[in-house]
Amino acid sequence: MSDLLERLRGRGWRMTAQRRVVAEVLDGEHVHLTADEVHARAVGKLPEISRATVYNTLGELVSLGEVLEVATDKRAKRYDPNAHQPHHHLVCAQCGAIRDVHPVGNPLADLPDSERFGFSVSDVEVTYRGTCPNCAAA
Amino acid sequence: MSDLLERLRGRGWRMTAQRRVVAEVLDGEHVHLTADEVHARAVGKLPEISRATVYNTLGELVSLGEVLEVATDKRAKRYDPNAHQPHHHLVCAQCGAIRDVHPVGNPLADLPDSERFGFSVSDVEVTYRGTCPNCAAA
DNA sequence: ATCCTACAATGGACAATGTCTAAGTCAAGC
DNA sequence: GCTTGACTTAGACATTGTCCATTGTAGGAT
Repeated sequence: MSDLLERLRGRGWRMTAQRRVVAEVLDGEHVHLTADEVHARAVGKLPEISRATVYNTLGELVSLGEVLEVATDKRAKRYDPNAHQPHHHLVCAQCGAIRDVHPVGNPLADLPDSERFGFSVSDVEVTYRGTCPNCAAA
Repeated sequence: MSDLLERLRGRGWRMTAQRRVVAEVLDGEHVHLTADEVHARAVGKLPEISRATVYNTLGELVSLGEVLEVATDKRAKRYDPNAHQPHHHLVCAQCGAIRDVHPVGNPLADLPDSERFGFSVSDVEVTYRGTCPNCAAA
């Protein structure tokens, strides 16, 4: 995590309390938070931090490739701090819980040229959906 | 089209002008429209249709499995009328254009039991990202 | 053909999420 | 310790989606 702060400083980031707090929140829990959840936790550490700043900072982290945006199906985007190890997601259709998963094989290779329509394909995101043990029990 | 309307009637749907219009809009263009885009086109055919009705109808079509919700990464969900042939999506990161694609292989089989965490996995959605020919040219 | 009634549509308020701006603040280099 | 431009703030605004009370109507019953 100081890793993260180091990398950011190296990229010319001005280090402010707000940015540090956002980075800490993301790094602290390896869950997938929405922007407003990040904001709520950030307020816990730095009460006067504003929502706009959290949104801005998250956007910057995403452009820098330090954090991934995940669009599962909920309304809000979620932010995934685990950006440096490729992985995919398993989502509970009922409660929305998200787990990181690592399927075997390379889905990118499964898309033949004839199905690429002239796109240069750079990335693939796989979302498995199902029911988690908790919801299945209920 | 009439296929769709037939199926819906068979399922006990009450056939109203509004529902017919929404079905027509979805069936008419095999693109992936947002709810508000569907509404806009529906208004063209039936000016007094309300936004709530379009949202309701889309929700019903989704529960019936006639239409798929697609969460690519834009803010709004998109609706995919091509629900009866399994397929995935190729999205242009710049302009947001979406194409249906058919990768080879079965990604569901690529998720080993050890990576399922007790979930019963029922579905998988694959989103390829890249740059479309138009945006690459620009 | 007309009536009934449950189901559907309406519109407008509300909620959730995200974006923008103008003005104030501060980190970091000098 | 200054200065400066990047950063933050608060809140207005925009977009997307949901809810509810009221009104309308499709389709079966008569």
